[in-house]
Amino acid sequence: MRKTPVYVQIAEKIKNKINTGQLETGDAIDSENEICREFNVSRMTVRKSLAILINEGYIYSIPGKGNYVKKPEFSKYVVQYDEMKNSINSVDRTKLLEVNIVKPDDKLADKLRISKNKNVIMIRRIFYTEGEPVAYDIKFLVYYRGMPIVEKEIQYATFPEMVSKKTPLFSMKKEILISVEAADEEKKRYLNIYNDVPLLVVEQKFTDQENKPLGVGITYFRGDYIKLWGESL
Amino acid sequence: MRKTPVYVQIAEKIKNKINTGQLETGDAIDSENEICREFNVSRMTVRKSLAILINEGYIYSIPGKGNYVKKPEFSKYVVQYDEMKNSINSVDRTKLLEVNIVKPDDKLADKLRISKNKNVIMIRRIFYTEGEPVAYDIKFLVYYRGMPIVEKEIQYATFPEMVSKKTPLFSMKKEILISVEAADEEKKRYLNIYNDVPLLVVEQKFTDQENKPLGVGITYFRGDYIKLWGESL
DNA sequence: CAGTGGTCTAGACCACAGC
DNA sequence: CTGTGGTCTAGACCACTGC
Repeated sequence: MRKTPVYVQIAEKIKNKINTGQLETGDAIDSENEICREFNVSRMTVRKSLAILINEGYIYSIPGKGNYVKKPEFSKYVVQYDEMKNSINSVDRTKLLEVNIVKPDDKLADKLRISKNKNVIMIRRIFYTEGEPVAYDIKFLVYYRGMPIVEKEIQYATFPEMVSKKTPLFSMKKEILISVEAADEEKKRYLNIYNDVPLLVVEQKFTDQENKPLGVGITYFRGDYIKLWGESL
Repeated sequence: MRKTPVYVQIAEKIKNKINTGQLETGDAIDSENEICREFNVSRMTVRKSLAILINEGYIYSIPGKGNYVKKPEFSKYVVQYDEMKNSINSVDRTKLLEVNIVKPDDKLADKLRISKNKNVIMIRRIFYTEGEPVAYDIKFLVYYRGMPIVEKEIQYATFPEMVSKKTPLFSMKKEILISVEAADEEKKRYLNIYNDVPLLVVEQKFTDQENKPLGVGITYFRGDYIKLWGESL
C-alpha cells in the first residue's frame, strides 16, 4: 500500500464538500491561492487537484474569475458498440451479399456530402452466430483510390476497420443512432424471421477531423440477439 | 486569435506522428527528458502534453519504463439517455399509475441485493407527448427513511433525480441495457398500440460508490417515438 | 547503476474579471 | 488597481525498471 499523492487527497476533500452539499451547483470554490495556503502546498499541486475535478465534471473554470461547482451530468453513458460483438451475442461468420461501386441517390449524396456522380462503395452483409442469421448490414463508403474492395478484407471487417485504412482511428468522429423497427419482408427473409421479432437498428456515420463524411452504415439486428450495454461517466 | 499553448502544440505533434503511422501501437515514444530537449521546454510542460495524450487515449504510461502508443479504442460511444427526452421526442406529461411499497420477489431481491422482507418502492408511470402515450415506465427503489413518495415529487422525476435525494449524482454508478421487444397485450393497452410497433427497452441500474444497488428501472418506449444518439469519445 | 516516469516546490509572466 | 486562473521554468526527491 503506497501512499496517496497529495493532489489526489485534496481533490477528494473538495469532492466530498460537493457530494455532502457543503458546496452546491454554481458556488465558487476557494481560489487556487487560498487552497495553497489551506493545505500548505504549491500552486501546481493544487492545479493538479483541480484538473482532476474538472476532468470528472465536478467543477469548471472561468479565467480571471474562479472555479465553480458544475451542474452534474446525469444523462450520459458510455456504450460499447461493436457490430460483431454485443453483451449477449458474438458474430462467428459473415456472408457477403454484395460489394459494388454505385452512384448515390439524393438522400445518400446528401448524407455523405458528395455530388451524385461520385463513386460510393456499397457493402451488404449478413452476420451469423452458430449458423443463425442475426444481423443484416449495409454500408456506404466514399470511394477513394486504394479502397479495400477485396472480399477477404471486407468480409469480417467492422465499420471502423474499413474506414481506418484511410483515416486513422484516433482522428475519426463517429456517430450512432439507435432505433427500433419491425422487420419488412426483405429483412425477414434475410434474417429467417417468421414471427414478430423486432429489429434493433443502428445507424453509423463516420467523419474525419474536418467533418467530411467517410461513410455511413446501417445494421439491422434481430431483437433476440442483441443487447447494448453502457455505464455512466 | 490567441496563440496555442506550447503543451498543446507538442501534444499535436506527437498525435500527428501516431496518426500518420510514424509511431505504431506499442511503440515507445521519446522519453520525457528527450522531448524536453527536442522542444527546448521544461519537463512539466512536456508532462502536460503527455497528460493530454493519455487522457485522449493515444498513449499509456509505465512508471520506470516509458510512454507507449495505445491500441485505439473504437467501439465506445457516449450516448445521451434521458427517459423524458431523446433526439426525436420529448415527454410533456406523465401519468402516475401506481406508487407502492412492496416486498421484492426473488429476482428483484437479487438484483437489488436485499433480503425479501425489505421494503421496495414501486413506481409505474406512463409518459405522454402531445396526448400520445409514448413510454411505460417501472422503477423499483430501495426504501429508506425520507424517501420521496409524494406524488408531486415523483411524477416528473427522472431516475437520477429520484435517487439523488439520497446519494449525490456525482458518486453514483449507473448502468443501462438497451434491447428490443414486441409489445405484449398489457403494454399495447398502456401505449395505445394497435399494430406491430416494436418497443425499445431500456433497463437502468443505479448503485452507490460501494456498488450497493439503489434502484432499478425499466422503460418501454414506443419504437416510433424514440431514437438514441451517441458519438465517439 | 543510470534512466524512467510520478510527485512537488517556489518562483515567474500573462490575459482577463471586477472594482 | 488587485486578484484570478493559464502557462511555464528549473530545479528537487522518490520508486521503479533494466542492465
